[in-house]
Amino acid sequence: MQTDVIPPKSTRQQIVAAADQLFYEQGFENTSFADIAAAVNISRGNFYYHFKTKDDILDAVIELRLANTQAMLEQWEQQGAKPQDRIRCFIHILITNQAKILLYGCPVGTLTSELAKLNHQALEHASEVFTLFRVWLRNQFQAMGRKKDADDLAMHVLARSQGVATLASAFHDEKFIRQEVKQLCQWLQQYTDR
Amino acid sequence: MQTDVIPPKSTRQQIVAAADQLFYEQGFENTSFADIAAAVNISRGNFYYHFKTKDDILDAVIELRLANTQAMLEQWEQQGAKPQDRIRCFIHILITNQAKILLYGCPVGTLTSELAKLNHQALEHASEVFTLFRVWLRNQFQAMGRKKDADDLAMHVLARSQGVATLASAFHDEKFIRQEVKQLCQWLQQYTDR
DNA sequence: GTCTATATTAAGATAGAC
DNA sequence: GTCTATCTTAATATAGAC
Repeated sequence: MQTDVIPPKSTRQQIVAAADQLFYEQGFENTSFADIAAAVNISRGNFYYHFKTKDDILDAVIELRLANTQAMLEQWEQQGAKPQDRIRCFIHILITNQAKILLYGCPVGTLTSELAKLNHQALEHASEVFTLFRVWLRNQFQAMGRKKDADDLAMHVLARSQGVATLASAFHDEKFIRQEVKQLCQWLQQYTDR
Repeated sequence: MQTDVIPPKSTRQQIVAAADQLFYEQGFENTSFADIAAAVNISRGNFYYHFKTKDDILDAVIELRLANTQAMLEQWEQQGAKPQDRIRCFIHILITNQAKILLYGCPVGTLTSELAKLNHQALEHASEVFTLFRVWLRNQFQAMGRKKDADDLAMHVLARSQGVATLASAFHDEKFIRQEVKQLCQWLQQYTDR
C-alpha cells in the first residue's frame, strides 16, 4: 500500500510524462516541441531549458518507460503465486489496455517500428523495453521447468501479443483481442508444471 | 511465362513505385516530396503536376499495394495444389522478405500503425490490404473444412505473422523468423483435411 | 509534361530579458 | 526557471516559363 506523501511533479517530470503520452498517441516524429509544451502549459523557450534536442526527450521517455515496465513486472511478481499466473498477468494487459491499444496499438512495438524506419540510434534503447518483458517471461518459463526453450517461449508470447495489438488496431476489433487472449492462455496451460 | 512487351513506366507510375518503397523504408510522414522526386529524378514542380497533395500519393500507393497483393494471392492460388500448401506460401513470405522485414518490419502493419497514430482518414483504405489477406486465408481454411472458425484462423495466422515481423525487426533476429515460421507451419498441420 | 523560381508555413533551436 | 522574441531550415504548395 502506498503511504508516502506524493511529491508535486517537477516541470521536467511533467514534460517527460506528456511526451510519453504524445509519442504513443501521435507518434514520435509527428509530435512537435510545441505539442509537448502546450500539453504542459509552458513556453517553447522554457522547454529548451530542460531538453536541448528531441533525441534527449526521447531518451528520457524511454527511461521512464523502462522504469514503469520494471515496476509493473515486479508487481506481477508479487501478484501471481505461480509463474503461469504471472504470465497470465502479462497476457491480460491486452485486455486492461484495450481501449488505447485499439486506437494506438502497442506502445513498445509501434515506437520500435517507427525508430527502425527513421534509422534512429535510439532503436536499441527502445528495444530494451521488449528485453525487460523477454527476460521476465523467460524467467517465468524457467521456473515452470522449461530450461531449454524458456527464451523461445518468451519470444513467442511477446510476438503473439504484438500481432494481436497490431491487428486489433487496424480493424478496431475488440472481440479479436478477447478471443486471442483466451487462446493464448489455453496455449499456456500445456506448459503448466505438474 | 511473360511474353508481352513490357511498356516503359510512365512518370506517374515511377512516382508511385518510388513512394511505395520510401513509405515502407522511411515511413509515410518522414518521406518528403523532395525525397520521392529525387528518387524518380524529376523536379518538385513536375511532381505537383501528377499529385496535388501527399494524401493523393498515399491513396495511389495503397491502390498499388492492393493490386500487387491481389496478384500475389492469385499466384499462390495457382502454385499450391492444396489449401494448406497455399497458406504455407503466405507464411513463407516472412522468409522470402526477411532481409527487408528485419530492417523495416511488415509493410502493411507498419503503415496501418502509423496512420492510426496520425488519425489519418486513409487508415481504412490501408487496412484493406490486411482484408485481402484475411479473406484469402479464410477461403483456404474453409476449403480445408473449417466452416465455422475459418475467419478466426485467418486472423490468427495474420496476427502471428505480424508479431514475428515486429519482434524480428526490433531485435534484428533472423533466426527467430525461421523458428516461428517452422512453428506456424507445424500449427497449420493439425488442421490438415484428412 | 517538365522545369525554375518563389510563397507560405511550421518545426527545431538560440539569445537574452525577467 | 520561465518568458518573449528571433533565427534557420525544411517541407508543402503555387506560378509561370519552356
